[in-house]
Formats: sequence, C-alpha cells, structure tokens
Amino acid sequence: MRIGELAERAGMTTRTLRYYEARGLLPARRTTNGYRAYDEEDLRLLEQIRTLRDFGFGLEETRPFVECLRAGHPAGDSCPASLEVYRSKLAELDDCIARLHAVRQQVGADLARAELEASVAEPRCEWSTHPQETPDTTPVERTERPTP
Amino acid sequence: MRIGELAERAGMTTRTLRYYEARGLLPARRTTNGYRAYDEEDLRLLEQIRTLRDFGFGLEETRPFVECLRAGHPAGDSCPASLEVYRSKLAELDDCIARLHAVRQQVGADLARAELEASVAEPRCEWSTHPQETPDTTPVERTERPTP
DNA sequence: TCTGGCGTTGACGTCGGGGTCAAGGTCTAA
DNA sequence: TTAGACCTTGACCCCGACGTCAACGCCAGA
Repeated sequence: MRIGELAERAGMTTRTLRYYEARGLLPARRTTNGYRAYDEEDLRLLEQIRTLRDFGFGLEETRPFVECLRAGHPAGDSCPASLEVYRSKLAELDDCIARLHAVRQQVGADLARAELEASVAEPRCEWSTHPQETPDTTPVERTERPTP
Repeated sequence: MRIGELAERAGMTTRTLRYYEARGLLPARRTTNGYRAYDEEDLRLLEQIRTLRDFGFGLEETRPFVECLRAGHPAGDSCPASLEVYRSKLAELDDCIARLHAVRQQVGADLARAELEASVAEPRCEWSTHPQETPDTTPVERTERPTP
C-alpha cells in the first residue's frame, strides 16, 4: 500500500503521514523506486494515533501506545508507559477542568455584576418584552481538539 | 514614565508593552527623543489587560475593555461590547468544560480497563502494600493560561 | 571621556500539527 | 507516446503572545 491509499483509508492527508514519519512515529519501508510502502499494521497504528489525537493527546503522548502496538501487544494501552500517559493525562485534565471551573465562576460573577450595574445606570423595562439581543449569531465554533 | 518603569510596575516585560502598542492596544505618546511616555492611566489599562489575560482571554478580547476604560468609564466592563465578550467567553468556557469532562470520563474508563487487564495478565498482590509509583514528580505545570 | 544602563527598530525563533507550493521522478492506461 | 495521476524531497506559511538578538541612539555618573 502506498501513501495515498493509506492516507485515504486512515482519513488523513499524505502530508500528515510524512510528518509522522519525520517525527519517527510511523517509519515506512521503501519500494525499489523510493515510494513508501505500508501494510495493514500501519493502518492500525494510525487508528490508534487518531483515537488519542481526537482525545486531545499530543503526538509525543501517542508514542508509547504506538510502540506498544508495534511490540506485538494486542492493544496500545497494554504497556506500562501507556498507562502512565493515561494517568498524567487524567491529572492534566482534572487540573484543567478545575481551573476552567474557577474561571467560569469568576467570569459569571463579573458578568452578573456588570449587568446589574448597567441596568441600574440605564433602567430599561426589564419586566416587559426583552428582545433577546443577538441570539442568532451563536458562536458555536465547531468542536475541535479539547485544547488540553 | 518610560517603558521600563511601566513594565516593572505592571509586572510585564518591555517587549510585551511594545507588542501591545504594535497591536494598537496600548498606544504611547513620545518624548522629544523618541522614548515612549506613559502615565498612570496606562497602568490601569495594563492591569485590566492583565486581569483578563490571566483569565484566559485573548488579546483581542481585552480590546473592548481597554477601549471602554479609555472612553472614560469607571470600569472596563461598563460597556455593552465588554459584556458581550463576557457572554461569549462564558459559552466558550462551558463548551470547553463539557468537552473536557467527556474526555476525562473516557480516558478514566480506558485507564481502568487497561489496568484491570494488566493486573489479570500479571497478577501482583494488590491488597498488600502498593508502593505508589512516582508520586513525587507531580507534573503540576505551574498554572498558566486556561487554554480556552 | 568612557562605561553602563536605559531606549529604539527590525528580524527571526518558539511551539504543534500540519497546509501549500515547486520542481521533478514514476507508473499506467489510452 | 503522451497525458495525468501518483510519488519524492525541500522549503516556506499559519496561528498567539511574546522571547531573543543585533545594531544602534541617548543620557547620567565617575
């Protein structure tokens, strides 16, 4: 299998696969003409990388899982190094969530206070119809990396 | 006040102040010899920026607050544009927290499963003293931007 | 007068995860 | 034979918020 086919089957670009190879994450055999040659095993490795990447793991953090698979283990998380990455990721997530919670509390409180002061400064009829300013342009920003 | 003094009083570097000026966030008067000249008002603006930045607001998100202060309002969040930034930040935080929660659940479950499988494969005495591997090198990574 | 400590601008580096050319080699079907 | 679809390497670009370095100007104290 050449790089184009693997990229398509893995749902990645050829650039990404070359990048992974340059980082030593996915070394490739070569055919006589210099083309990269991959097999089904490489597809499994890529799926492992993809799963972790979608969870917000950095590339380096996927390395233990990939090496675990290449070492012949049935799953990428069958090795101690992978478990350690899991654990540190959990700690990182908990820390991040806690900080975001604290910030959310503070920003929410600041907003409430500022809204109160604004309503005092310019008393509009709060109990009448409140036209819901700008509810249409919801900046949902489609979900990407969880920015861990 | 020149840039060095302001930077020190605001707890920032001169590079940061020049960067803010380049972004149009903190324009500076100039003395006859070309040096930047600041006053106490600029210190207030910087403190506003700093507060928001510490909460994870991007530079552009601090702009409405800074302009609100420069317009003579008592607080940076006295203007509608600032409130709108508060609101979108809240939504962003809620979204981010929810995603991190989901990821945390999944990673936690994966870790538990992998640990279980590991303990089945290599049964060590779980009920005896468990030496708490590597609890000393806590990768706390001193608190920075909440990466919103 | 010299030294050292400020100030100035401009340019480039950082970090991650690739995107986007450019210039050329290789293979296959028509 | 030739088009066009694939492959190769190398190089530069992107985001944000600055850090770092270079080369120079300005000013005060010894």
